[in-house]
Amino acid sequence: MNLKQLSKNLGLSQTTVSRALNGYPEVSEATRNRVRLAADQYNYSPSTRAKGLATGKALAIGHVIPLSSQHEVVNPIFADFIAGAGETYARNGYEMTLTMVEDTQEESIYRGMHSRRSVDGVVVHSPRMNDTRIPLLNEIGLPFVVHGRATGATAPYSWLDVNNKRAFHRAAKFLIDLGHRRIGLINGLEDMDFAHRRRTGYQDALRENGIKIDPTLMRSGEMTENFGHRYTRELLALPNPPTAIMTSSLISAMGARRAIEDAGLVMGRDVSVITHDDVLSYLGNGDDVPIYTATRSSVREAGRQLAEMLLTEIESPHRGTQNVLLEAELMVGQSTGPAPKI
Amino acid sequence: MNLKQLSKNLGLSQTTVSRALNGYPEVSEATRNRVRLAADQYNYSPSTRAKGLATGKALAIGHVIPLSSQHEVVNPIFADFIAGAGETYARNGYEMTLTMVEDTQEESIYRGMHSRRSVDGVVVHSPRMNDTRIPLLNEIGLPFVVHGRATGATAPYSWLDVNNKRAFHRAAKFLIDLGHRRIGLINGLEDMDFAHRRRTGYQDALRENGIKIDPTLMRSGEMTENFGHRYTRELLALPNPPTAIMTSSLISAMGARRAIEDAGLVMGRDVSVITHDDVLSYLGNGDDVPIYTATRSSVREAGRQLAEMLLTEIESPHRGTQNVLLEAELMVGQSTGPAPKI
DNA sequence: TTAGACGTTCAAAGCGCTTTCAATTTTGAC
DNA sequence: GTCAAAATTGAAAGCGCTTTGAACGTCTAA
Repeated sequence: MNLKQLSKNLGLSQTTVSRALNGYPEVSEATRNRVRLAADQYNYSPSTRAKGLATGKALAIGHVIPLSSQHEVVNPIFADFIAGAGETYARNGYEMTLTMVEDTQEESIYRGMHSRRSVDGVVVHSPRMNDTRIPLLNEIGLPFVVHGRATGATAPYSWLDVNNKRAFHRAAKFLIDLGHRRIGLINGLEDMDFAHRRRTGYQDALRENGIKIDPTLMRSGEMTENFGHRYTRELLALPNPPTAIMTSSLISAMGARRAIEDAGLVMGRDVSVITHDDVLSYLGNGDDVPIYTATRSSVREAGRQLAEMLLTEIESPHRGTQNVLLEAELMVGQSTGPAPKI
Repeated sequence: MNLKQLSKNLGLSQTTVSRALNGYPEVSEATRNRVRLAADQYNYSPSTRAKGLATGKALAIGHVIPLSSQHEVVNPIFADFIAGAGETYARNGYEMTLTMVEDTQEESIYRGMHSRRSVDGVVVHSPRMNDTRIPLLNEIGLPFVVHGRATGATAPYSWLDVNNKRAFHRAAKFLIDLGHRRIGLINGLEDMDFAHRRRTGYQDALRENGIKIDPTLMRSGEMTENFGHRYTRELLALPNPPTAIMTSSLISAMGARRAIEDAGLVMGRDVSVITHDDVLSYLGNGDDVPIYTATRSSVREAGRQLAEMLLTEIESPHRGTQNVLLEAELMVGQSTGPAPKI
């Protein structure tokens, strides 16, 4: 069923039917109802493609997910983020198109999206330090919002980020207050912007408390269980091992815990652990009392909000950039305790 | 830049330019090269919408991800599956559109996709017992393939599945051979088809070996860490607790391990664990020696293959249905050992 | 020389919608 | 009952592409 047939069935012009369905005021309520009824009955809904052609909008948002070419790891937070964003799109009649792409060829993907006008805007995931995508998108004039920030970007742009620096500052301070002096950091990849900020927060807290920063206690890699395990094992094998470890995700924290137990130690007693918790739906941090002490911020909620920001960006382009900085909660769980006496 | 402008610049008709770019034979090589060069230079690529309108194809595949309305859990395997499928689509010039939807309103989503012709086909995720989506899609004539199978479906349809029944049969047999007699099962939700098949495999193995099936040893729920933990704790608290536990995902297995250790027991010595491992990129099962003994099958590879099946389905609709049954490997890790003597 | 064949190009219609501008009907004030 | 204004409807153009059917040269064979 298409507009033409529907309007013929109703004995109306395509114009009127189109207007009736799109809520234009110059249609009498009587005919509007008649049209709506018929549309329902014949299960008519307009072709997105034709509508897009006619209006010049795609009614679609692009998400380009970078697959780090070396590791082929899909960022585990992405599913929940997308779920959040998807809710917003559904509510507003937008579709979401997803592209998984090796980080080496992102540029051509964005250019393509723009020149074939297949999306009205994009969400930039996993921004890196001095991310090239931001100037690129500004240049080609494709509306975008960034999940995170990119240190080094000069022009203004819209972003939503967690206050990673403060979160890790607070977490480190929390450990220091418990008497810990040797604190390890198992971070995301160093060129990721969030990892940089977290490290800064961590280092600031140490410095402010007169603790010398020891590069041997810092590791960075993909946020997988295996990396968490491997790095923790390495840290615990040091001549002067840390009494506490901070990790960048619940998943690597699980790896850390495994390594701690492999070493015959007890998490929360011998080695404290604080992690960042993205509140992934399939990876709760304990039922009642949190297992891990964690800096906590829902990535799903971030998805919802960021999608909303993008839609307003698209619908009123001259509003200027929007910036949202979410504060992470610091939830105390069972993985932290006072530094063991020597 | 659009076709009209490009062809004007070249002093050619839209027809010729279109044909040149789409590889039609009736264009001389000289002009084809000239056109290609210009298209490159002006960074021209055709509007998907217009192309879709003109050809009647959407060049897009829909993935509808059900969010169980009770739990709001995003299936953790979905990110890796999508990554696999995405590779196939990218290679073939298709886009992927994603819809997250409460499982109660899936039907209207599929109908909508079809009537507005926004996709050429869909992938059905997480099929349930007697899944209603299969007859629905057959009825409306939207090409589809299923990731998994749906017991109870009468008409033929294309699917790709892991041999869940045999995998769990083998795993259970493996435990029985190690002397285990009380084996717990922590399964996915019971109305999921894969969970049903796994339970059947498990029960068959027990029965064939003269072990009575004990419903108190069987649990099912979302495949989260918390459920794995809770159910394992319940099982271990039974008057006559199991000496081995089978779980449906690495994530719930991690929960199981936590519960085992909370109880002061050692996994692999006091309680054996076998899990299914979907080979998620962010959740490796150990580096060298697997942590968990596991039935193993890459969901990313499944995504790649299933997408390919769908594309052939779309491009040659009258080929009949395709069915692929993948066998899971049984990888022996450190989480299993002989049943403890009483 | 001419007709047919071939290789190459083009004009125009059409895909399903929106939207401008014009036409028609209804309403309300006189 | 009349007429302008308001309300309602419609014809047609246009969005950017593909594709049909026709046209134009150029060759080849008779």
